Amino acid sequence: MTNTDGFSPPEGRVARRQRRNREALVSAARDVMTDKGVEAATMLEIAERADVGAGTIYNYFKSKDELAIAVLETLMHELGLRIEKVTDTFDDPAQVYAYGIRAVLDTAITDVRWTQMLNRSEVIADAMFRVMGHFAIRDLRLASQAGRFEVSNADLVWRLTTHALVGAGHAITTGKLPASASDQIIVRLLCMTGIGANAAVELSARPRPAF
Amino acid sequence: MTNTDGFSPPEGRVARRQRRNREALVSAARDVMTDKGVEAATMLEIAERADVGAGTIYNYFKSKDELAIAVLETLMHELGLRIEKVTDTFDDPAQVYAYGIRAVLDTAITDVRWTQMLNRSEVIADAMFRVMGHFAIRDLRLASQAGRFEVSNADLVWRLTTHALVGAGHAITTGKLPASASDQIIVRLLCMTGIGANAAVELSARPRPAF
DNA sequence: ATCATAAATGAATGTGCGTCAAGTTTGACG
DNA sequence: CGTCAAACTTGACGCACATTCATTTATGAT
Repeated sequence: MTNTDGFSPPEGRVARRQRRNREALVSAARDVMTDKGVEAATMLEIAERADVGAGTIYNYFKSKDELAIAVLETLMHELGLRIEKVTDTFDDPAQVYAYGIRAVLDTAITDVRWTQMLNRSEVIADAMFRVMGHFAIRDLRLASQAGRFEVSNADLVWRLTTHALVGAGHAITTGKLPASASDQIIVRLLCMTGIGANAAVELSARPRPAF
Repeated sequence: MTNTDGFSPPEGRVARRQRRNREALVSAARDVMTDKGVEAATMLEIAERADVGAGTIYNYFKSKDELAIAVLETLMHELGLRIEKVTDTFDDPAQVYAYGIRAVLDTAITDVRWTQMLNRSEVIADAMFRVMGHFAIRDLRLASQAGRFEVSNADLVWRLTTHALVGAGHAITTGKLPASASDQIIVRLLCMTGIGANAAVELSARPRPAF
């Protein structure tokens, strides 16, 4: 990709700088936002950390909100990839899904980079729906085809699950739910797949590799 | 409650004016917020409509957020009472719960007073948890005791349900889900009670009195 | 070297929440 | 009644911050 000859560059300096700037901005925004929360992060501080002028951000993102969404998407994407790597070898597709939502919940309440972002639930849930849905909806479908789940509308189930998941994460980090409720939360979210309470308990209780 | 004799008032004028002010403020805030949304409602406009000075609001509410929560609580409370009135005569406690969550979803996507408030999901879900939980958690327990649901931790199930419900309402009003998904949403939320997909479908499909 | 265009800049703008010093009302007590 | 302290009200003001925009700078085709 790099282009060091000074000749007829197929990717010009503008494009290169633009990519650098966009990435630097998302990275800087992630640092500041995960550190102090989305609200408390100011555009000026983000700009300074990315080493650009305050106005430059608006060449890349229409608003602070849009920048925050870009940050969320990187977090989601990374988490999705990590989960996929671990669940790659699982045999039971239902277990893949179960492992996934547990990993999301655990990360949301444990990882410093997530806990600060849990306000503005609807935005986060939407990012989670889009980015991690790539994996989750596929898993829901596979498990249904295998007769493990009873899901006719995987989109819908995943949509509801993201909202409940983000809400639960927020409730735990704000002390409205004890962290020890995680197990039961996973069970109830699995219930949304239509497998009934007993099967959900069994599924969530299976031993699982470390994350 | 009124006290027209000039004698030893057990509720002095201060208390009376204070109550009037608090109520007028919540009422004014509800008007403005349901009209333009929480964000777009300014404290100044609310103060003007309530016929008090701008600073007076802060004698009654620590912040705009706290005022918005008070507004939400009145909406929730009213809806809870309306639902209870309709479901009073139902025999099956599971049906009471099913009717309730359906009424909430319908109201959230239909009633002008609600649609504007659906941002800030975590705040709304929390208000719903507290205010309407009074009814919902009781119904979940009753239905479980009657062997209709399999819920050991009614608080938790209701907490998850509020988040999913608010998220679903928001998704519908923003066009991310079609309004026709309501039926399936209710089915999946009922699944969280552990009754399995088939029973949930049956429960949600029962004929129900108008709301 | 020249020029048109795209991008970067950061000072200035607007907005609106929350504060506060000054003024007003209340009701207990002489 | 008159006095007074406490409680309440008020609205102009401070301030923080997202966003804008006139100006400057970088780019690359000619």
